[in-house]
Amino acid sequence: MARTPKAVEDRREQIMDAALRVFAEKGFARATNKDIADEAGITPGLIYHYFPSKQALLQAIVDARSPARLIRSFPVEMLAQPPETVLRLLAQKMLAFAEDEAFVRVLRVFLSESIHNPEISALVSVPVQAATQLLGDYVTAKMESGELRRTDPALVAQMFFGSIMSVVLRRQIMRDPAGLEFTHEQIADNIVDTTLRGLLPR
Amino acid sequence: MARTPKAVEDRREQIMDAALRVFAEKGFARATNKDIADEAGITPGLIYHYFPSKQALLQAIVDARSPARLIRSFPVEMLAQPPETVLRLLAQKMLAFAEDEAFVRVLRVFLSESIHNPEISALVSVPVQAATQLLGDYVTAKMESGELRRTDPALVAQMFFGSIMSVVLRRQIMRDPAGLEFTHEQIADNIVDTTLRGLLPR
Amino acid sequence: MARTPKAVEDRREQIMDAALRVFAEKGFARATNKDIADEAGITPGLIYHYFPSKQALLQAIVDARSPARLIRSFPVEMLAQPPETVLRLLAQKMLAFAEDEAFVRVLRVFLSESIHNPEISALVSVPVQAATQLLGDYVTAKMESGELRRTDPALVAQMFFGSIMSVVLRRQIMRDPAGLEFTHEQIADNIVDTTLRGLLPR
Amino acid sequence: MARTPKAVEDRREQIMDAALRVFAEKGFARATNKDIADEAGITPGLIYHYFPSKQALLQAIVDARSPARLIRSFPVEMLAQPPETVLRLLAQKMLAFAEDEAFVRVLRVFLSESIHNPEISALVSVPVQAATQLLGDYVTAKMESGELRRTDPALVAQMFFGSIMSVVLRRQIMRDPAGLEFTHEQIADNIVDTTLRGLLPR
DNA sequence: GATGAATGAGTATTCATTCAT
DNA sequence: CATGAATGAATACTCATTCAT
Repeated sequence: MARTPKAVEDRREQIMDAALRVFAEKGFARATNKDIADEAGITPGLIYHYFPSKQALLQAIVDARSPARLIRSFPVEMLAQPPETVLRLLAQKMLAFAEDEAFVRVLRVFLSESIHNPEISALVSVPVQAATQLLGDYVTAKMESGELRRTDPALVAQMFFGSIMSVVLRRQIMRDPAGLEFTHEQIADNIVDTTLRGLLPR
Repeated sequence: MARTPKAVEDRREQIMDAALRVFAEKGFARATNKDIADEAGITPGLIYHYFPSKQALLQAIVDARSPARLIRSFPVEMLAQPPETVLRLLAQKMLAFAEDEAFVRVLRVFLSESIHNPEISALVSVPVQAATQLLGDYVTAKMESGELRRTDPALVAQMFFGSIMSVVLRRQIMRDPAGLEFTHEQIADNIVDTTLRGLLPR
Repeated sequence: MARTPKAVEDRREQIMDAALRVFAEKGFARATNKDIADEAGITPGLIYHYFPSKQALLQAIVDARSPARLIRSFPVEMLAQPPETVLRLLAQKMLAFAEDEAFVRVLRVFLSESIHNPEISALVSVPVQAATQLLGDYVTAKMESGELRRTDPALVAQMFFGSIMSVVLRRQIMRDPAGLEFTHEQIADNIVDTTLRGLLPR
Repeated sequence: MARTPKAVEDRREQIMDAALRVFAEKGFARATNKDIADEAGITPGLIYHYFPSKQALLQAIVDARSPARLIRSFPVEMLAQPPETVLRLLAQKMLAFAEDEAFVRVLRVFLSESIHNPEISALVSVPVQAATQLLGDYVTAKMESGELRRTDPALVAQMFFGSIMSVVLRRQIMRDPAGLEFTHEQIADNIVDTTLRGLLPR
């Protein structure tokens, strides 16, 4: 009865992957089940063996591909390092992630659907808030130890992540050629540099 | 809302306004001509007296409501002022604009459609690039006069605008409650403060 | 805005008539919207201008063609007549109605859908109960005046109508050829005769 | 319910039983093979090892569960008894049968499908005609012996069975609560009583 | 025998677009 | 100008049936 759960899971993944690609390219509403089936190399009817509806397929993708994994993969032990190290690593990691095609697809679908679906935007908020909280806590600790000057840590964290995300947005979503002039290195350097100058005492 | 208009241009505007509202709420693909007609207080058939197709209606909105006007409305004479004044004014103006419902609607439609339509994303890029260019030039001038330390002015401008736009995105598009904790004043202060510390010599 | 409510009503009626014919022939579940549209001489899409769904179309038919009208058309003043006159008239009226194609169609749809849809069977019960009640009251009055012997009037009424309905069922629904041997006259005579012998004193 | 059957015949019966239950509840067209398989505790594919199609499964049920058995089970020797005994026994046997859930299921499927399928209605006619014939012959004999007055025996038989069937219909198919007020005893008494008064001389 | 994944032929429903009025 | 009935081309979804395992 549960003889090949592996195969079933594979097929589910295959459909979700195909759907994610199609959704990212055409948008959820414009993507037809035929598009998805073609992309997955199956027939449209089969989608309904694995998902009760097109909407449920989107939801499954959203749940499975939630950026929540991103924050979970963050090495907490790194927080023992000095600000410069932490910020530079964060900036580089995030930018590297943004260059990953798979992530860009997820971002496009999430962003596009978030605009018209609060349920999905709520799902995105969670990891964003978690990341902001984490950096905010780190900054607070460093302020208390005197390594950084006192300002609002939440605002600092929001600006730091916002700067990075705006770069990703401009490059990957808006496809703004002007945003592509610089390397990850240069961008990370500038963001970290500016943030640090804003935070270091004196 | 359904007052009898006096001129053709009025009726066109009325339809575009209604369509913008509907597109912002439901997305272009999900919005039906009936939705638009209801919102405009007319019947679906009438849309076709003013626009050849639904797609053309979107295009007309995109052309007419392009944020390009934004940058044109910028008071160039202000560039004679010192960096602190210029940056603070820019930050406050932009944030104020972002809080405007009308702008948020335009942003939603542009962002949502940009993701799947390069033509539209290209249209957004123009004012973004112009703004970045303008600020970049200003910063360059101030670097040459020695008022600001030498770094890459384009990166500085991108980070400055990116920080502001990421706030708008988080508050108005993602509806992240954590993004709403702060006032425009506080946010502008933080962004300007950090940017200036990153730019001022010593 | 309400310029041609007559035309709209006509088209609605036309669709309901066509649907009733198709439902009676193939059954609701087996009838396709294309069948209905073809029968009505329109395209399937147009059905949805007048009814929100196929189910709603059935409901509209059921509501509009409810046999409730039958009982309402009963001439109450007739109840002043003696039992023989009343029963014979009732039997003949009902049998005549049953021979009407339009009624048979309604009966088929109601019966067929009643089996699997309590909402519809409830709708049928109302006029059946009303008719039974009416005849029961009449019989009760006659029993009290001594014209008829005392028995349970409700049972008598149920048996009288049941006899008639079973004939209709056998002839029109089950298409039993043996049921067609007799004329309405003969059937009515037999039912009235038997009922009266069961009711008259001595 | 899903015990491992010992023989092919058992499995066939099991599927037919399950299908009958599902057909009676949802109707043939609305019932899916999955519904039937679930009810039978098997998988949809297995149905096709025992029946070539869904339609054939219905046909098999109709053939196997035909009410023809009913009339065959009638004790012919009973016809030696006087009219009152015979009619009362017939009425009580039939009403008892009608109260049986299994029979109601068969009735629902037959009735529902008869409406749109002459083949099935023909199958129902056979036992109905046989029963009518049997009773008609009995009444004829009694008329000739002078125990009953002369009328049309076929009409009498039809009315007698029709009265009983209309009760079953009202109670079990139309679910009319007003039909449930009386006991089998009362109903049988009334039908037999009225029929006898219609038949006895004087 | 038995499973259930897979197919393909529908079928209800939606909706941009047209056009007679 | 304005209406809204009407069309037709999609499109999501269903389900009887098949078949490799």
